[in-house]
Amino acid sequence: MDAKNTTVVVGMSGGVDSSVVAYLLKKQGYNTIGLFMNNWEEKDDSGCCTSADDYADVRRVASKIGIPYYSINFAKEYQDKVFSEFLAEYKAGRTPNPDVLCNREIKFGPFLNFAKSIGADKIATGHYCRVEEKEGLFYLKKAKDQNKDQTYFLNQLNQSQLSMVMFPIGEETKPTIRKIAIEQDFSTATKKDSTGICFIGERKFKEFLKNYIPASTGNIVDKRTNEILWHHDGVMYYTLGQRKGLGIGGRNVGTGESWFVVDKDVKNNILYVTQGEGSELYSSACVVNSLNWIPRIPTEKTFDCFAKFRYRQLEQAVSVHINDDGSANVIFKEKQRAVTPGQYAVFYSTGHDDYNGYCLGGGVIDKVIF
RNA sequence: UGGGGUGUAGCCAAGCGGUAAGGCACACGAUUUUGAUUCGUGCAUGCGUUGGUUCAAAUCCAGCCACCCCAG
Repeated sequence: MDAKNTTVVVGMSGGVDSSVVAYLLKKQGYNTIGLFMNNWEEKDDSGCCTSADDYADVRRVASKIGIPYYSINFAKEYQDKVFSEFLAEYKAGRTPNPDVLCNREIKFGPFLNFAKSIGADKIATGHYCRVEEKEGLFYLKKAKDQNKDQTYFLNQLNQSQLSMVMFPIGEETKPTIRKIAIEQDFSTATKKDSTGICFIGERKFKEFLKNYIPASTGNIVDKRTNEILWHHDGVMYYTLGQRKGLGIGGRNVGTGESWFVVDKDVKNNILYVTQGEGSELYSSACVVNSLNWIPRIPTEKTFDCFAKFRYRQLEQAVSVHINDDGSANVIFKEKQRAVTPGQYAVFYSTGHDDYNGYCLGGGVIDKVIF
């Protein structure tokens, strides 16, 4: 690819990673354009509009590098394609992952289209992962920095989306990126990594959800004894495996260990818990739908691979069977803790000890089998 | 009313004369582009209350209060 004749639009968030991406591309000679997105127009918990600060950082960094930059607003698309689904899932008692959708529906949707419309040959983002082209197919490869690997969030990307993207920092490690940013004296160099839902940011989660999903008091019940232990303010505010926020204190029976959410009965508004790391927390298989396969549907209906059931979990050995309806049964070699409907099961060709593996795609966990 | 028992942080709970363990909950922080998990730190100048004994009392003694159980 001839860098000089290639226009790359970089999604700049105002963080270190995308700052360095823009810098590296420019340095390599690409015709580089920075594009900032503002997809959430509400103020944060402390009443600050963080996106304004982020855009200020984008301006500073882009100016320093010497590239043009723009800002665009996809708040409506975010609302329609990501946030509404997010709420619908929570209302159904599941635990969605909005950031996976955000990638598929926004960054690799309207953002990509807009980039094309202003002449982009490629887009680039600050994700820690790699894309590899072999025989006309695009593979999503794990990041070299295993600790930061973000392929989990990109499991829903299709071939046409992957064909358009560059991940310039996938071959680097986070410390290296920080070092480059410091050397270049970017205002983002020592900025804390952003967390929380992409574009929405860190929130007191339950309070945030309460703005959209009304509270509904119900009982917290011991799954083993059926005893009512305490009360909750809405089953949808809790997720499986959760410990914090239950408010169940000491009791004169039991082991004195913490209590964890193990089941939710949305219809009857009951939150089931057990004390300690009990077997109720560990499942042996799950059914996954909304599957996307990278680079294409596996030729074998049944195969062994590795999987993560949530971000930052180490890859686990599993056996996958693709059903005729397109869903898949995933059988765990070892029991897994708190596998939760609504989250994504993401497949990998290698375990956690080999970062030269590929993300094979993934789908939404629909049912969990104990 | 008589007899017995118990009163230690929001909840459990050690301590049994020597200057308040621990767990759960909670708060904050670290980690984290979901939600969680995990990790770290904090959390009773005071042990129902009032007196007494003692160099020293949550611990011993007495009165009072509250709650529980058994009798009536």
